[in-house]
Parts: sequence; C-alpha cells; structure tokens
Amino acid sequence: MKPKDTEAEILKAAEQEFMLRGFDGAKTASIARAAGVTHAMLHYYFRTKEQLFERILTDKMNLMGRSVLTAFGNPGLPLLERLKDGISRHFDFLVENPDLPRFIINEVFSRPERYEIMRKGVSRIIDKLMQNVQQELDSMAAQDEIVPVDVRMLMLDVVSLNIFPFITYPMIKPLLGDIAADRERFFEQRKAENIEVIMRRIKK
Amino acid sequence: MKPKDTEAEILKAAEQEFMLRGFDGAKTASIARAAGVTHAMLHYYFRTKEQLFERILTDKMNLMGRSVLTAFGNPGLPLLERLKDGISRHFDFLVENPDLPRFIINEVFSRPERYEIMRKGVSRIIDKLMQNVQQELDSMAAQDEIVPVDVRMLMLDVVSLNIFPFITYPMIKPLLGDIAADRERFFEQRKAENIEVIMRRIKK
DNA sequence: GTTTGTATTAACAAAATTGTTAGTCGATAT
DNA sequence: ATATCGACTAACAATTTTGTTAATACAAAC
Repeated sequence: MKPKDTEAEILKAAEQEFMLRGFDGAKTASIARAAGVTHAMLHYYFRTKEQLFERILTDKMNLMGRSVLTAFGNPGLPLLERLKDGISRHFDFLVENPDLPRFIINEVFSRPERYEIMRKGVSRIIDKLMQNVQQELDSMAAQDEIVPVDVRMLMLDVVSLNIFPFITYPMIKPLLGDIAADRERFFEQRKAENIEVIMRRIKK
Repeated sequence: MKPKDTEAEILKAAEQEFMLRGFDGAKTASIARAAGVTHAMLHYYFRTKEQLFERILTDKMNLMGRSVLTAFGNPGLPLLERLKDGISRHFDFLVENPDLPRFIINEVFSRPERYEIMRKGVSRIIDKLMQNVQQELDSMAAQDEIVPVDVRMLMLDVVSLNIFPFITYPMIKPLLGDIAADRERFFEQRKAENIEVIMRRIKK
C-alpha cells in the first residue's frame, strides 16, 4: 500500500542505470534489481522501457537547460562580475552533476528528434538572456571597456571550457598526471582557469 | 577467392555502425547487412562482436592520439606560430573526423580499462611534447613576452574549445540559429575564435 | 583427377531481453 | 463479511541478438 515508494525506487534506479549506460546499455532487469522489485513492476508503472526512459530524459534535459539560465540570470551585478559569477555557478552545477552533459549529448546524438523536448522548454528564455547580455557587451565595447564580441561565441567558449573536463575526466586523468590526480583540487583549478580564459577573451 | 575484400567490407561497415551507435547500440546483423554478407561471416573473420569492436576501437584511438601529436609536433616555428598552427591543424582534423571524439569518450567512459590501449601508445610521446612546449613557454615568460602558464592547462583549453562544438553540434545548431545554420561556415568561425581565445590567454 | 584448404551459407541453438497475464494478497469501503 | 481495487509476483511468451555447425562450392596444389 505504498505506491509512491516503489515507483520512486524504480525512478531512482532507472536514473542511475540510464545515466551510466545510456538507453541501449541499460537493461530493465538491472534497473529492477537495483530498485529491489521484479521487472514486471517496471512495466506495471511505466508500460515500456522507452516510456521510463523518456521520463528520465525529460527531467535531465530540463535540469540541464535551467542550469545555464540560473547560473547566468543573475541581475544587479556589473557585466564582468555577472559573467564570472555565471561561469563559477555553472561549473559548480557540473561538479554536482558530472555525468549529465555526456548523457544528454549521447542521447540527442543517437536520436536528434529528442532534442525538441528541450528546445521547446528553454530556447525562448535563453534567446532572451543572450539578447540582454549582447546588449551589455555592445555598450561596454562602445565605451572601449572590452573588445567587441558575439555573445553566442562567448557562451560557447564558456560551456566548452566548463563541460569538457567533466566528460573526459576518465581519459585526461592518466594523461595529466599529478595535476589531475586529486579530482576535487583539479576541478577547483579548472574553474579558475576557465574564468581567467574568458576574462582575457574580452578585456582590452 | 577474395578474402581481403569481404573482410575489408565488414570492417568498413563495422566502423560506421560502431561510430554511429556505439558498442551497445550496434547490432551484428546490421553490420553484416551493410557489408552485404551473412552475419556468420562476421564471426568467421572476427569470432565475436567484442573482438571486431576492439579492432575498430584500437584503430580509432591511435588515430585520435596521433592527431594531437601531428598537429602540434611541428618544429621550426616560433612558439606562438606553432601554437596557432597546431590549433588549426587539430581543428581541421576534427572537421574530417567529427564523430571520433564522441565515440571514444563514450566507450572509454563505459569501460575505462579500454583506455590502456591508447595510453600505452601515445602517453610517452605526448609527455615529451608537453615538456618541450612547457620549456618554451617558461623561457618566453621569463622574458616577459607572455604570461606564465601551465602547458597542461593550456592544452586542455585547446582541446576543450576545439572538440566541444563537434560533439554538441546537433544540440547547439538549433540554439545558435543563423550563426550555426551553415555548418562549414560556422566551423570556420569557430576555428578563428579558438585561436583568438588561446592567443589572448597567453599574451601580455 | 583427387585432395586440400579456404570462403561462404543456411539452418540451428542458446542466451538475453522485453513484454504479458493470470492470479494472489491485503487494505478499504460498503 | 464481502466486494472491490490497486499493488504485486511468478511464470510464461515473443522477439532479438549473438554465436555455432554441418554442408557446399570452388580454387589451387599435388
């Protein structure tokens, strides 16, 4: 008589399994085992593997989309501070969700139509945010305080620098040696580096 | 009769299928169909799906590893020119192999032990290359021509900026609108942007 | 011309994976 | 008390996927 409980258990297990192995690599039996129920329950609550997956993917896409907005949508600060703060907050979000980008990138790649889910949710708001920042960039550039720059290119710089170390950490760790051995310390350094790179990109 | 022929056909088909769908998503029947043979042939030549996959993965990892070396291992130029040239050549390599990084990142993530294949091949040579560049960076910094910088951080900046647009193109294309609509032109702009970012990172 | 060896196929086998169903159990409402 | 209803299980079914094998074809070697 505790339906919410098992349903939540399945969702939790499915999230882990799908994030770790992707849609094709995840097995319903494995999800059921991790949730501590028979795999029939999974069909009872979600009909098919596909539907269970869509549920997880939608959640994760919304999380990913909102992360950019909440990181950079911090009004009241002067532009450069707001940028620094945004990079830092976006990076911190990735520390808490290190596997999220790789998961989404893969699932969108293997079925691009899935991206519509996300685009509809955040595209408009991001457009608005970008337009605002572009205006501020332009006015600062007009006053010779920074160099002129396209906000879309700048934001792509930011997310490239922020996300890439997380999706490649298993590979770069052995390559970089001692600098990457201590994971937490390494990511602290990367955050500082990324802010430095972006500030230098736009400062006179 | 013509053994090389069918074996090569299978390898070609397997490469496409594995690169597109990954190990879990790829099906041996689909590979065989694309190669124009029965799926028994695939086992005849390679015993198992796993062994066929290892063959492809090893090739791709060597390709990926060497790409960094050949791009930046261009002696005779002054450091800044060599860096620009390296970024450009590495980027051009990605234009020719846009799906390669995503494929390798995924397969290494899902089974990190696979990374040993690559590490053994290129790790030493990359270490050497990095040490050389670090020395040049240090001597230029000592003469106040550039700011001091750790080569490992700088190279991670470079590959982050270069690779990320390729692995996320299906996602960023709808987000960036007109700027990304023309794929070729977009990547031209990105290459210029990446060189600009890195130069600004180290210049006084 | 027979033997030998390799390439190939069709059919089969085994395992894994997803999905279904009939029926049980227990709480709640009537 | 019993009828009802949602949660649940075990067993089964269907399909997909990987791997095997016996038989065939055919060229080259002897």
